[in-house]
Amino acid sequence: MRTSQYILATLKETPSDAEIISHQLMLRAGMIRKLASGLYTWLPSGLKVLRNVEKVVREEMDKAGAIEMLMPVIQPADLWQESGRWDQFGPELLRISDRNNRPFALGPTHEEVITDFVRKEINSYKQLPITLYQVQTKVRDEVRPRFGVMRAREFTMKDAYSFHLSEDCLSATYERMHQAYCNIFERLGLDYRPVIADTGSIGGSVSHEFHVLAESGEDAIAFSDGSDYAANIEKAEALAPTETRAEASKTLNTFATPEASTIEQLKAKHGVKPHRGVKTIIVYGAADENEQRGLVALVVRGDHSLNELKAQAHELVHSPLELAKEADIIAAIGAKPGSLGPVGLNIPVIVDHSAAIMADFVAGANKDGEHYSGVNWDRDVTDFTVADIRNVVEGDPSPCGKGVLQIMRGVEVGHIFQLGTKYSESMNAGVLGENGKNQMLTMGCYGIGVSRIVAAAIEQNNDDYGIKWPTALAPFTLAIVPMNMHKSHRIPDIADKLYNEFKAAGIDVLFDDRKERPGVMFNDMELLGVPYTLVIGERNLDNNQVELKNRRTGKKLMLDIDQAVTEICNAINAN
RNA sequence: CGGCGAUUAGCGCAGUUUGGUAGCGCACUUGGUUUGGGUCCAAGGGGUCGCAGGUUCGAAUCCUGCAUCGCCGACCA
Repeated sequence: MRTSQYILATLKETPSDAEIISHQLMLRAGMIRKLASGLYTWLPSGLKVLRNVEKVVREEMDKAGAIEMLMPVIQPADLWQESGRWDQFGPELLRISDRNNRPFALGPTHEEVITDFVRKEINSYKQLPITLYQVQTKVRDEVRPRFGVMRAREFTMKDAYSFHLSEDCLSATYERMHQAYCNIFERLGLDYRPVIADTGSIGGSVSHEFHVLAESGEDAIAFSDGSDYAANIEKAEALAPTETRAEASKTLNTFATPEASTIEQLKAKHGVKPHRGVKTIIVYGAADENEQRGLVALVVRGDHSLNELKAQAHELVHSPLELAKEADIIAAIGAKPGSLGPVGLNIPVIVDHSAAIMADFVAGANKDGEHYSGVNWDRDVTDFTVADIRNVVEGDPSPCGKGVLQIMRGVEVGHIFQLGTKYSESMNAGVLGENGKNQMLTMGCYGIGVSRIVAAAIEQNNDDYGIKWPTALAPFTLAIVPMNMHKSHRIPDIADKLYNEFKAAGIDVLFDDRKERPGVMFNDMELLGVPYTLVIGERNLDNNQVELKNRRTGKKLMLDIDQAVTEICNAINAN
């Protein structure tokens, strides 16, 4: 490609609404432009990167035995009603009507459509197992789109679905897909981790997420420094402490805390160390037989944080977790949030393991502007249950028994699930088994955020000059940058000749034939992240040489013109 | 959904306090100049100042409403 016949669209200045580095660089490098919040146009070089991701994904999916197909974005509402998700999914499901006022959804995922397809087309156990996939546009009306294509309302996803007659068969395919995902992220040159994950709204039992490690990641992941254990923090178990509770040595006393309603303020104004106090969070309890929801108190150590998933999994707690409204708290307890504690409550109290071994601690007195010191379990609070309801913190022992936990941030780029029969049962998808009887299908599903990978890769590969693409992702492999070509008679011929030879050799080459000064061209090629740049200038031409620059290493190499194409092709293919 | 902020040329911004015919830099066009890391000079093109209403002789500027975009929060009491 010649830049004079291309849309490079690079920007010197960073558009003001781009917050994270990948978003800024994608705009500056001319990869994307925003159409509206969460909606992006992919420019030619952005699209090339997107296609590179798709190519690797397709190759590994095919290798894993999956078969590609394509389903519609627009999906009839009745399928979603059948699975129950028309009501469950909430406003993230973008709903539309056709001219006859029939309701449709713009697909955020395709479990319903694929299950409907399979129940119609797959009739016999002899056709199983089968794994089908597509690379397709998904629509999710995100509450808050942000970070460019990282969390967009319309995005490209690879989604695969597998169908089986047994859990064992599903597990085998699940493992195969797990391996295929590792291959994909490996080939894309990303620093990633598979982690144990929650199944969320998709449903099912076993699940793993694949995270690209990056500071800007929206998820926290915990992993052991002594084993392979890794989990999304929302799923990481906090082991019950081995130490026992100390004896009570202080009496229960109140002290005035008019200006302190948070752990931080207690520390700043009263010198209470966070790990010597507890925080008490009031949520709604599970509904009783009359659909009435009472209140439940959750107690964690002051320096710990509540884990929503763990809390709502508790039988006494309403799921999904919902904080009690202030008015309800005042009505039941007589104090506002900020002065709450477990002493003397007439609602169920669930205490985290770590809080349950504390002695002589500080807690709210359930009276505005007052706290207790010297609180002790059993003596001051008699009725409570103990459970794991907190998020793990760095240094906690790993649940696997080996090593301690480290915590890092990650961008979720893949998620695989063992769904079981959730969709096949609600949508009645079965096949005729060996025994001649109908048998329910067991399902797995496997997603990769294709467009998100592009942004995640930039988060991991950039410097002050711009993007440093891993070879598999680069929009062009090689840039030809001639020095002052328009003033020379030798350079145009040589540049042209090399350009054609690289093209013939199958190298994706970008020939910068603009009438620009060298600095402009260097800057653009570096911003765009082209892995190799071939510099052709009068200076080296006198020695019959050209210069090759490596974007990632910064190294420069002088090559004889006659051998340049061969040597560069070798270098590129060796990578 | 709550709080905060923004909206002026393709991009980045000033002008709004104190109302008086709309500016700067980059980009773009033309000519010249320069040429191995975002040259310099000159001349140009491009804006219903987010939208609607109001106040006023006169509104980018003041008032009201709306829209869009962004940030923070929406569990840590």
